[in-house]
Amino acid sequence: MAKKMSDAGGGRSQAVHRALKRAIIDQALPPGSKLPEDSIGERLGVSRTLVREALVRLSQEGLVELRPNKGAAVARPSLEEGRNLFLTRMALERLVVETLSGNLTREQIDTLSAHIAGEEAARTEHAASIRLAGEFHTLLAQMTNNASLIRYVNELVARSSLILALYGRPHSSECAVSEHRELLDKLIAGKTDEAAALMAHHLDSITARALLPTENSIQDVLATYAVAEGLA
Amino acid sequence: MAKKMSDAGGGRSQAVHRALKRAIIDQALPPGSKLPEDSIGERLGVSRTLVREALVRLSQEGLVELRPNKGAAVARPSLEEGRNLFLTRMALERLVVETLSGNLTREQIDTLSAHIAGEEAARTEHAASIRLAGEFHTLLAQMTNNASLIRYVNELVARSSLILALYGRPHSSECAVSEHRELLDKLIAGKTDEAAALMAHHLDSITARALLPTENSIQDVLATYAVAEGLA
DNA sequence: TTAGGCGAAATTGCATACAATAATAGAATT
DNA sequence: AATTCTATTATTGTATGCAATTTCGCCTAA
Repeated sequence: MAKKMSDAGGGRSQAVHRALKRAIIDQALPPGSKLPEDSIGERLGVSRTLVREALVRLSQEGLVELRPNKGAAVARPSLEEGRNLFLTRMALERLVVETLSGNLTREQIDTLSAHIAGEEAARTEHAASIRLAGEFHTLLAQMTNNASLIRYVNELVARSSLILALYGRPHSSECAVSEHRELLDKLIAGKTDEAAALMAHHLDSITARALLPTENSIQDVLATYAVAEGLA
Repeated sequence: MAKKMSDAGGGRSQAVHRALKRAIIDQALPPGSKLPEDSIGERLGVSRTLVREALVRLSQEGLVELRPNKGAAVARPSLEEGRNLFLTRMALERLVVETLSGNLTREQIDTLSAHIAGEEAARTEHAASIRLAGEFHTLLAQMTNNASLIRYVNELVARSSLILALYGRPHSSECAVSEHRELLDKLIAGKTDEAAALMAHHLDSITARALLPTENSIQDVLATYAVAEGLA
């Protein structure tokens, strides 16, 4: 009766897609990494065809850039793309919060609560900590039962990890957990506006910590040294 | 000097993608249409490989469904998917409005105004009228210069045409044009809240006209005839 | 030493071939 | 006549092959 033990879920192309996506989100493949079709295929035991398909999907999700004739690479969103992304995220997650506020089932509350506990537990492990923080948001989205909303929030959360990788500070995820707990409380209590405000603040604080204080253009970097050397 | 006259923009796969997308949005390929790789490739003069790539992209955009081993078909969103889709659209287009309100340049105003004029002119032509109405929204999104926002609004607008095709009434797009003009006025005047409210009303009226009063289950259809025949 | 160019190797773009799965039609049985 | 079974055909899943393009190392020339 057992059909195919290997490759959980859909076709094998999807498996490749998931593998790459995971690797990117975990920052095992940092932004900018080249993604040659045949080495990936060789490593994963599939042909270039399937890798290609996965890369197309990933590019549609904004996780990889597909430069014609020059191969695929993990995307390197600009600072402004990052800011815009969080703006869009805000708009969508506000809808999530509004949809969920006061409508959480006992079961959903338990799931979320357990997840937050997991976040607290993993506070020290940097990689897992980031992934779990993102998963909290996708979990919330999932509970809206709104397919397009789910898809977009998932995409944006995934891409956020790219932004964080590029422009985030080393240890920027500490206070996030407590904010998640607070948010859950507001949602349970059905205090929609407060929940939305909290979510806004939450995302804002992430962007503020991550995006603003970064000096990453050559100009800015040089500026620092220029000042140090008294060069105007 | 001339490189390649044919296929405007990116690779040929993109061309296939655009062709199919256009055909779907114009309802030349109505929801549910089978999309065999061979025949499409033959018709467009490319191999299955490229068609496949385009179909993957389209499936990511929610315009086609990719049933494993059973081929691709133009998506047939359910009524509930439709409602959720418009909810999501609302959240994003509110962001569009908030971003644009009071910040339109003279040039942008002219572009939008001209577009609305075009909509008025094409009022009689059903197909063009629907497409133009959608393009107004994507035009607005475009002006935000927010890449993710643009991408998602484009996707949702495209999918909306599927919803309209499935559940819309024959002539449901009449009042839309005047609402577009009103919206533009509010945006110019910088009356953000009023503009947002107008956008909300605008999308609401579309969904209300399109989604709610549809009799599409066999039960409902039969109910009509039952009443006509005095069959309770 | 640096810049430029040339050729080999690597990599992508695309088509095609073959295997696997599903759809279909026709025959045989009831 | 209806139905199930089977053989045939159509279509998808995946790998591979070839041409085109890029990348890289190496060599030459200033």
